[in-house]
Amino acid sequence: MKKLTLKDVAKQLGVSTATISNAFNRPDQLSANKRTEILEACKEIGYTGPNRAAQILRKGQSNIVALVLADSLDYMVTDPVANTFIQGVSRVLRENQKHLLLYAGDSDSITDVVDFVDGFICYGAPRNGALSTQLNQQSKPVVTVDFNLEGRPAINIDNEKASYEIAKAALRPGDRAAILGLRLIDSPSTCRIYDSPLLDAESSITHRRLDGYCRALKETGIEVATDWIWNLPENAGMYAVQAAREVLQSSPRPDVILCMSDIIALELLQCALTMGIDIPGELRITGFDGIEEAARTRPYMATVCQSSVEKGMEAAKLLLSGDNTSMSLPYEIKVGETI
Amino acid sequence: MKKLTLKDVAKQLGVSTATISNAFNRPDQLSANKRTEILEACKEIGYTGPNRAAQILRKGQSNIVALVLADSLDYMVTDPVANTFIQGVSRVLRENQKHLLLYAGDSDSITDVVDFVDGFICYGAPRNGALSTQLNQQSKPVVTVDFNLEGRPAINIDNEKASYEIAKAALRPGDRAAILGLRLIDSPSTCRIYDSPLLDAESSITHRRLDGYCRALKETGIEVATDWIWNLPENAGMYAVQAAREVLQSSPRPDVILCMSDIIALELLQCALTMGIDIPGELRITGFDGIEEAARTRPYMATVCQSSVEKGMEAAKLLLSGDNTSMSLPYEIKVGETI
DNA sequence: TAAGCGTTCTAAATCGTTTAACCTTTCGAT
DNA sequence: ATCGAAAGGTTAAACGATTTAGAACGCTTA
Repeated sequence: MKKLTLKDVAKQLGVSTATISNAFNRPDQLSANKRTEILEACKEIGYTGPNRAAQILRKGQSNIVALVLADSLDYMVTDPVANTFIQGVSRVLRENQKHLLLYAGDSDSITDVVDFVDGFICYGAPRNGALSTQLNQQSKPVVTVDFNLEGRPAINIDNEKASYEIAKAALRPGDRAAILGLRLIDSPSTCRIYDSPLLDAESSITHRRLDGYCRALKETGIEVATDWIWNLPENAGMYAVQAAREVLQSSPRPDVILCMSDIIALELLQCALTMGIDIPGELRITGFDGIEEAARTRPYMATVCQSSVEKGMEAAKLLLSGDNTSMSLPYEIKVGETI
Repeated sequence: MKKLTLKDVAKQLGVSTATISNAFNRPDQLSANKRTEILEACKEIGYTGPNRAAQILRKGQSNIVALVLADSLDYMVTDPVANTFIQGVSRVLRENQKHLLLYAGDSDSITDVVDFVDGFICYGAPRNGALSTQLNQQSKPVVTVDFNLEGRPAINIDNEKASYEIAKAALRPGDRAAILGLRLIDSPSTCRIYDSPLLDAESSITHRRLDGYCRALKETGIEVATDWIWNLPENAGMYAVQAAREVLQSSPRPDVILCMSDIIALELLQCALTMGIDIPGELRITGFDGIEEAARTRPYMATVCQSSVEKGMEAAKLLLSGDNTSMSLPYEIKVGETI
């Protein structure tokens, strides 16, 4: 009992295959009568419509959009920021009858999907840098988010400005300051950056955040040596714990710690509170992102709020529109109680 | 500048298309020499391998697996249980070079993907019940998780037994008991179930949990009227809040409240604590799932721990193996401090 | 010498559509 | 009476591969 094909149906109904195809795809190519007649006959005999696999080949369009996440899905799916982003993307895709294929940014190559997907949304710099090149060399549309790809439209907030502003709000002249950063250098575990070469410095948003911090520090007359900058390989609690301990146990302890994500900042806050450090009396902390948890702590986190859902929605809309213009989204500085 | 096709390559190298195809797909069909020779020539001229869209049509295989989530992705991606499940699935798929397509369980139908995906993993009963029927009528492999589909392999824990055990641990003779349930009846918002007809009673795991609770209640000599059973349409905090308020404000207040998920139980705990109710002195609470947050509260939650990652991994393995045998996973009763 | 056999490669059918190009018929306008 | 355009179809060539059946070749064996 094989599945019905368009050809079978055409034979049964005594019309050409083109007519059946048109009935499903191009209503203007045949009379309304004929069309409903055909559609009903199809329902009758159990033909649910053209085979999608064949459509993909023939049309060169699959309605599948690949969401390339920075890292392995293992990790990315759990991160609340990535998570809400996915939510936003999926909502818009859904509305447009598109499908969502999750793709890991540490994959070997995109050759196994590039032939059939309709486009890529690239969230964060892929861990495997070669993917960026591949993405840029192929001809399907690409929208980047939280990182940049030469010539492709990007969705971003102004990370440099936001970082500058939150840092400015936290810093006082004469402070000792430390930075807990993210993906600044290539390293498998948490460590200070010292003189390691910076990673991807032009396209990465965390380098923009670093730029913003540095501008604020300079303006306030504060020097930060690279051994006061920590680097986390991923935005996850386990990496943050180690950095938090190290920075809090160093002496003299900093007066301000600028964190490049709320996940990091929250872990640091937790750690500081258990050590009995008074926040913000003895230590000020800033985060980044504005995840829900950051608003629920006592004292609640000073951070930069950006809407991940919106980012996701805009990214998907941009991809589907075929437009090629980048977009800068708004953000909000939330002063909170930690500075 | 069109993309190279296998035919172009064959012409250029002066061999047949079959040989090129074999070089990529069936090494045993040609000599090793010829093969490496061809592969290198391909690399040289920039042919990266057979077009995937064409392969999908011809082979009837795409390496894409659809993960059908119970609800809209919007919500499912955020739920920590679903989340870690996805993680497990993606890990195994990745290892096997398969791709993950996220599919919403409240979609109209699966006809738009069934032609090209290799199989389905179905996580929880799809909100649109018609999907279950469609999934079962088509011929691609299906693995179900946390619900059952006649004749298809399922991955589950013994929900009835686990619920019985956690309830048994919480209940004392003479207790007044309430239940905060999930998807027991068809209702768009939180409400008591009264005499509403049960939904999907045979295939749903929450009904198994209800069975377990009821057995424990009966054994302990406790009666529970249906107006002491709340139903939440989805496992989300916002629905739980309302149920929590209602049940805590009812008088006389129950001595024990059995919750069908940790999300619900945590919201209830939060609510009870703000009302100044002593846990477990004045009120005992049980959860279900064993999410991380449930271990971090004071007092920490009595619950049934199951590994969602493992569930995901097993589901994916089962699907890929083509095996047809269901599987019962282990769980653990964690007594915690709330009973 | 002819048959047998393993190896390597080729030709052609197939997968299930879409769509540009073409063919009739009808009908009002010239 | 003739033309042109519109309406409503049909034909057949793609789309880019996979795969079966069999041809050609070189070699052994009876």
